[in-house]
Amino acid sequence: MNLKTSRGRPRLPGTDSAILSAAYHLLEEDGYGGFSMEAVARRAGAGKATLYRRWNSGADLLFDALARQTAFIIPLPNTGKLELDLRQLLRASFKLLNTRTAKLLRSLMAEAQIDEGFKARFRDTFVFSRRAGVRSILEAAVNRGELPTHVDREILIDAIYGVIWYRLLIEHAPLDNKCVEQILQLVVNQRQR
Amino acid sequence: MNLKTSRGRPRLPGTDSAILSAAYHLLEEDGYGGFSMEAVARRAGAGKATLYRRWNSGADLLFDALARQTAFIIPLPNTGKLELDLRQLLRASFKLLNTRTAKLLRSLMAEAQIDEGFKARFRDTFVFSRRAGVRSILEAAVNRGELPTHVDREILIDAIYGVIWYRLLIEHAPLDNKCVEQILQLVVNQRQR
Amino acid sequence: MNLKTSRGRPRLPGTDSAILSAAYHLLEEDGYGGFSMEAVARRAGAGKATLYRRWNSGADLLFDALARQTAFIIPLPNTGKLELDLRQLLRASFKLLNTRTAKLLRSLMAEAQIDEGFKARFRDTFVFSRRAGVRSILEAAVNRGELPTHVDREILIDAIYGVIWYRLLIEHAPLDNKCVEQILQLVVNQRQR
Amino acid sequence: MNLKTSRGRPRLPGTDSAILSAAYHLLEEDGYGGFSMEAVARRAGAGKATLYRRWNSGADLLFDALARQTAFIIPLPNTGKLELDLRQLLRASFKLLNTRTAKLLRSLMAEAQIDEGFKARFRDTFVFSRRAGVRSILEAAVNRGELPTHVDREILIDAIYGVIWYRLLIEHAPLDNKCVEQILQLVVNQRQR
DNA sequence: GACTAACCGAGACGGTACGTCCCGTCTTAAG
DNA sequence: CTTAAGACGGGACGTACCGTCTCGGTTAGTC
Repeated sequence: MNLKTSRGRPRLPGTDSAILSAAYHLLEEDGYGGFSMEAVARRAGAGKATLYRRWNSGADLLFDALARQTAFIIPLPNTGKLELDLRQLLRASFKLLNTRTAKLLRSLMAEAQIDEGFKARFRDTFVFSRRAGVRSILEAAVNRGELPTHVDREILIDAIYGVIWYRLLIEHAPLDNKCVEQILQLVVNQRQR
Repeated sequence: MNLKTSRGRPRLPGTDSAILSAAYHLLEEDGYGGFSMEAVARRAGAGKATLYRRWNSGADLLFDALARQTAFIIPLPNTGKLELDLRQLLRASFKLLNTRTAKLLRSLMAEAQIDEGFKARFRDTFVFSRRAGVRSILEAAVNRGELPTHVDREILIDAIYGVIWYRLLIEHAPLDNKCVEQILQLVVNQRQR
Repeated sequence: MNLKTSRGRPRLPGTDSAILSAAYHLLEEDGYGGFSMEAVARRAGAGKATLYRRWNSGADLLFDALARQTAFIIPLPNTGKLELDLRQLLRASFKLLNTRTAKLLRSLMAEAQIDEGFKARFRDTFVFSRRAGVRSILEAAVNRGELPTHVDREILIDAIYGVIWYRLLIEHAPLDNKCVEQILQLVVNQRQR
Repeated sequence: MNLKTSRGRPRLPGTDSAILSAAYHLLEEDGYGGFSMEAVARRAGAGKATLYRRWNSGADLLFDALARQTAFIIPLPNTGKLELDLRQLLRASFKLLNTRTAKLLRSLMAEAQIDEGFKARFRDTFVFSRRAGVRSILEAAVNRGELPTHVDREILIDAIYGVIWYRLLIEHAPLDNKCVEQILQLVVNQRQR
């Protein structure tokens, strides 16, 4: 019952990969400034038109180049204990953010400030999926009675990711294990009413 | 005894102002994308060389264009009560961040991700001075016994500005009075050990 | 006994026509600049490969698009009088050259200057067949004693078509009835030796 | 009394020359197909913007590249005898048209068919100045009684340049001394009324 | 009063990237 | 074996900025 018949020559399957890889390595090497459609096409050995055929904008390509990094998907822990879940998630996240991936994320955030459409996409997919992960951990904790019901979960999520992005973007302090514990204290230390 | 006398024609005093104003209004109107040295010079009726003579880079000009906005200096409250001080500061800050200034700040953060040197300047002047303000409020609260000594002040500062920047950059939630109270709860609600 | 049976799908008979028609109308509308293999294929609803399968080059297609315009075949007059024959031929020719066909011919001449192979084809078929027509009129006139034997017929043909192409390409003067009479004068007015 | 003050940095004087030379040699080597703004800029070691700053279009550059070839200016003979004047002019012209310049002229004519604005410029400067030269020779001959008054000079000019362009563009016959004499016969052989 | 250093606006300069168009070739599923 | 569709690498289009430079001209302080 395959209604959608593919017409015309199908896109070469390896090309996406080659382009994304070229984009990724350019970012890795020179940061946001090293990224340009021209440079990516040149490096991937592809025509510029091929890039624009497959992505609406450079920002979209940038986004996919990052999203494809499989290491990026962090499994959601479920130990049955708020503190343990959060510690595990944060440690895994920070591990990733101390690699070259940090440069990519900063580039994405910069691009999001320049291109409104891209910001929407970035927010709706990347940001929201990560917020949802933390939210489910917090909700489970509330259900188990570990977290007072009256505590606003959304502001906690904002605080957690706020600290992370703030440190990632400003680079005034590291995202290390000490930081994990500080964030945990912030969350877990919420006084009963 | 000032031996070094300035030789040659002095810089026209009004030119700085005209250029900064042009830069400011371009950012205000079109955001980061509307800003370019060409456009600023054109609008200010100045030569490009004049811009490069007075600022090392576009990023530096961008920074000054913002810093000059006098409204940007928020007076540090000192009511003798943590909650009141923080509420007052946050409300004043959010008021500013709900004007066209928000666009400027996003542009600065984007530029900081592109230009390393600019990030350092942005952090050392803009970011750190604001952190210092909040830090003094928190320290005073600790001295008055309002805040437990064991609570890490730095992570609280990170949380406060983290939430603000995160909401400013992602635009998933507003910076309103409700947000002020949520942040206050986060800070004030720290459980005694 | 036709042993060689054609294998595979036969070419759709209407496709040639649709493509040539598309090419013709594109030239008619936008001149040489509007003509491209992409545009013709798009307009004809045909694949580009079909165009390249049926014509070796865009120039060849261009040529056929014009050649097919049946109105283009001008019947050779034979009144038994040089002046009448030539007048009739020129008037018929000019009538055609004052329609949108003029744009086509200019395009062909432009293409001939860009593509050597096409120039050869254009010359051997289009140009030479028209020269042959005028030559037969002149030869008949010589045989009837209307034109001195010593007059070089080839240079007369060059002069006739030279004037026409020159006016067609430069557009400094019209191809009208006055021009017909001027050319006639040039040819008929050849002094006896 | 120099009212026109030049503002801004003056154009480098040698650049025009370098660009025109690059354009000329590209045409000489590969014909019209070898000419492109990119290629000219690359070869001249100039930025594309410089080309567009100095010429409105590629066609204009093309035109200047040719016009600058000083060999292109053929001195107008004045022997006091129509036949001698015309023979001298045609021989000089044909000498030029049997060099690589022929390729350039074909390119210009092709470009004129593609770009209407360029055709106007080409006609108004190049074509008309050459027509004026021949016209003055013919008028002088009329004044001396060498050419009947009733003979239309304009159609003679059309015939002369018509034959030349026709042979240049179609390449069915050479522009040699025999051709010179044939054209002379055509013009001089005009029967008295 | 002449000199000179630094300023000023304008704008040329080589360069890089933009996003679009077309080239001629190729590869698919369908007929 | 043809068809329409359309992907593909390549390359040119004309525009916008980059940061540097070079003009004619101005405005001060120094000699």
